[in-house]
Amino acid sequence: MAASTLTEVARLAGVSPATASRVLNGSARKPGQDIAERVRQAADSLGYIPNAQAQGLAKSSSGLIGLIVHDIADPYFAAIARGVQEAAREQRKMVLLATTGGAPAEEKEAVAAFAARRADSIVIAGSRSSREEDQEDNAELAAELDRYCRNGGRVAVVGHPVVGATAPEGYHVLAVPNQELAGALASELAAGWDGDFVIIAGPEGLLTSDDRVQGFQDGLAGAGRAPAGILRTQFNRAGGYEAGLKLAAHIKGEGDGTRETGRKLCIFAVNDVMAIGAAAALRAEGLRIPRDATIAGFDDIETLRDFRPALSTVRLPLEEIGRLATRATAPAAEGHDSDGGLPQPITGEVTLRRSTEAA
Amino acid sequence: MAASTLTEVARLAGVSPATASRVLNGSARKPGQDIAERVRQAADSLGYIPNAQAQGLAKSSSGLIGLIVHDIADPYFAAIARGVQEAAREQRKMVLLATTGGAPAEEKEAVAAFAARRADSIVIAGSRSSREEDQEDNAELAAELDRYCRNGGRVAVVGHPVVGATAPEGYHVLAVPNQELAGALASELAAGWDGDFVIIAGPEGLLTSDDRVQGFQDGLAGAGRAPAGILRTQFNRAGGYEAGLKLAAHIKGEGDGTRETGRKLCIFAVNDVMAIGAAAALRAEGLRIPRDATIAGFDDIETLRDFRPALSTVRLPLEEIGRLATRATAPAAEGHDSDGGLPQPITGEVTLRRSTEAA
DNA sequence: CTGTTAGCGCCTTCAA
DNA sequence: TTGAAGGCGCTAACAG
Repeated sequence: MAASTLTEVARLAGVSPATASRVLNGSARKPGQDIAERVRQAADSLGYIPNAQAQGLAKSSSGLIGLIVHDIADPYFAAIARGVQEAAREQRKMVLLATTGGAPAEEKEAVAAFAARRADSIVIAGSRSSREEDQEDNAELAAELDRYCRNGGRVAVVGHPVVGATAPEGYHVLAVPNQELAGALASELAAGWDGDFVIIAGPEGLLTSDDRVQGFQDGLAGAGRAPAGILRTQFNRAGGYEAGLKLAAHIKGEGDGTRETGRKLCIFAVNDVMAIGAAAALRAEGLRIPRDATIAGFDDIETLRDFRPALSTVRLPLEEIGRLATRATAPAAEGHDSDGGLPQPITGEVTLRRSTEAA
Repeated sequence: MAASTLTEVARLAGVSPATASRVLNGSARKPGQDIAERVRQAADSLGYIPNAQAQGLAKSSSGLIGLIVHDIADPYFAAIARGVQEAAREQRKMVLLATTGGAPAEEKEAVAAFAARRADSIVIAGSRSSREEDQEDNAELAAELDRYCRNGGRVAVVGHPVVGATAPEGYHVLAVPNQELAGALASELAAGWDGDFVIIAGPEGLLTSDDRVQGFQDGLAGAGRAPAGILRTQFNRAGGYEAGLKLAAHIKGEGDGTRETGRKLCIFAVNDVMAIGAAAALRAEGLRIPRDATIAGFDDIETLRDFRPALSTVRLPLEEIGRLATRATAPAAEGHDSDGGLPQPITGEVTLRRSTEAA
C-alpha cells in the first residue's frame, strides 16, 4: 500500500490534479471555497502527504538546509546547530546534517551530497585549515562550493572563508572576532596578573586556533608583556589534558619542591573544552586552580558553566551565530552583505571568573 | 546556469541516457569498458552531480534517515545524534534533523515531514509522555507513524514505544533499562548511606523520568529502606537548580543553625544535567557536596565528567544507542526483532564517584 | 477559476 | 550490451 498521490486525491474530489495542487499547497490562485473544501476532505480521508521529492523536482528547490560540522556531539557545534535549527524552522525548512571531523575532503563530499539533494543553502561551521596537507582538499572544496553557488545555492561559512575560495554570488562569511576577543582577554588578564602566560593551542593551521593565539599575543604585547609560550596539541579535551600534564610538570618543577615559590602560570586554552581538559590534568597532578595556576578558555560553553572553579572565558553567542549564518542564506535576507565584506554583528564578551582570580 | 543533467552527459558522451545512468550509478548491467570511460569523462568535465530528488522520485526512496530529538544542544541528544550519524554513514545515507522540544504534536509534524521527504527510516529519541494532556497528540503521532510504516517506512524509538502505538511491520523499540539501572543505583547507594533519600524528578508522565523514579524506589525498598520523597520539576538544568534551592533550604532548616547536626540527604536527580543544576544550587546556598549532601545523576554525560566533585551516575552508552537504533531500521538488519519484543543489548553501569562518598 | 499539457531528472521495463 | 519509451508525483505554463 503506497502513499496516496495528489492524483488520487484529485480523482476522489472530482477535480483536476492541478486544482488539487492549488488547494493543498500555497498557490497564487485561490480556488473556490466549495471545491477547496472537497479537496481538503478528500486529502484528509486518504491521509495524503505531498511528496516533497516530487515537489522539489518540479520546483527545483528542496526546502533543505545543509549543515556541516566537525562533530555534532561537541557542545560548540551542538549549540550552533540549535541556532541553525531555529532559523530553519522560521524558514519552514528542514536541516540536513553532515559531520566531517574537520577534514576538508569530507567537507567537500558533504557539499556535493547537499548539492545532489538540491539543498537550498549550506551552512559550514568549524574551523578552516590552512595546513599544507589540506591545500588540495581545500581547493576541491572551494571548487565544489563555487559550483554549488553558481547553480543558485547559497552558502554561509562561520569564521573564515574557505581557504582559496573566491566570493561568488550567494557566498557569505560570518566573521567571528576571535582575534580581537582573544586580545581583549589577554589585556584583562594582564591587568590582574604579572607572571608568565602560556597558550594551549590547537594544531598550527587551524585558523580559529591561530586567530585566538595571535590575538592573545597581540593583547599581551599591547599590555607591554612578553609573548606567551605556545603548546600545540589537539583541538579537543584530550589535547587540553595532555598539555595540562606537561604544564603541571613544568609548574611543579619550577617550584623546586617548594611549590609556593614556584613560578605560577596563567594558561590560556584556545577553547573551553581544552581548558577543562587542562584543568582536569592539573588537578590530577595535585595542583589547584587558581592557587597554583590560573586558566582561561574561549567560547563559554553552556554545559561547562557549572564547572568549578568557574572558568574565565570569552562568551560567544553560539546559537545566535547559527541563526545568523542560516538567515544570511535566506533569499529575503540576501543583499545585506553580498559583497562579502560588510561588518557583521557578531560580538563576544570577555568573562572573567574564578579560574583566573590571582590569589 | 543550472546544474548539468544526466541527459547532457549522455549527449556529450554520445550514448543514451539509459547507458549513462548505468555507468554513473550502480546498476546490475555492466556497460563496456570503453563506453563507460567515455561517460565518466563526460560527467567529470561537466561537473555532473546526480539529482538525488529525481533519483528518489524514480526509485521511491531517498537515502535519508530522519532523527527526532527534543533539543540537539542537550548533550544527551547530541551524543545519540553522533551515533545515529555514524550508523547513517555506514549505510551511506544522510540524516535529517528535527527538534521538537518533546511535544508529541511537534513530533507528529516531524514524522509527517519525514514521510513527505520519503525518509527511508526514522529514529525517535527523547522521552515519551503519558500525560493526559498529551493523549490526543500521542494518538495522532501513533497514527502518523503507523501510516509511515504501512507505506514501507522503518521506525526505531529509543526507550518506550510511542504511547498508544500498535506495532506495525518495521516498527522497532530499543529498550533502555532505566528502571533496572535506577534500582541498581539505589541499592548501591543504600549500601553506603543510612540517611534519607530524595528524588529530583521530571514532570509526572515523562516516561523516562517515571521509570527512573520507580526503579530507584524499588531499589530502596529492596534494601529495606523507606521510599524517597519526590520533587517534581523540569527535566533540565533549570529544574535541577530550582529543586536544589528547595533542598538547600530544607537541609539548612533541619540543621537548625548547627549544620553538622542537620539531617544529610542523598539526592537522586533523574538525569545528569538536573543533578548538575541541583549541585550548583546547593553550592550557591553554601552547602558542599558530599559533605552536606550527596548527589547522583543518570546518563553519564561525557562533557560533565570533569565536573567536581565527580558525579555518581549511571553510564548509558548514548552513542551506541543512537547507532543501534539506526541500524535496527536498516533493511539488512530487519527481522532481528521484528516482533518488537526480543531482548535488546543495551546495558548501562552504575558508576559511583565522589559526589556520593559519605563522609 | 478550472482543466489540459508539458516537463522537472532519473530509472526501468522492454525490445533490438 | 545498448537504446527507446514510459512513468515516479508534482507544478507551471497555457488554454478554456
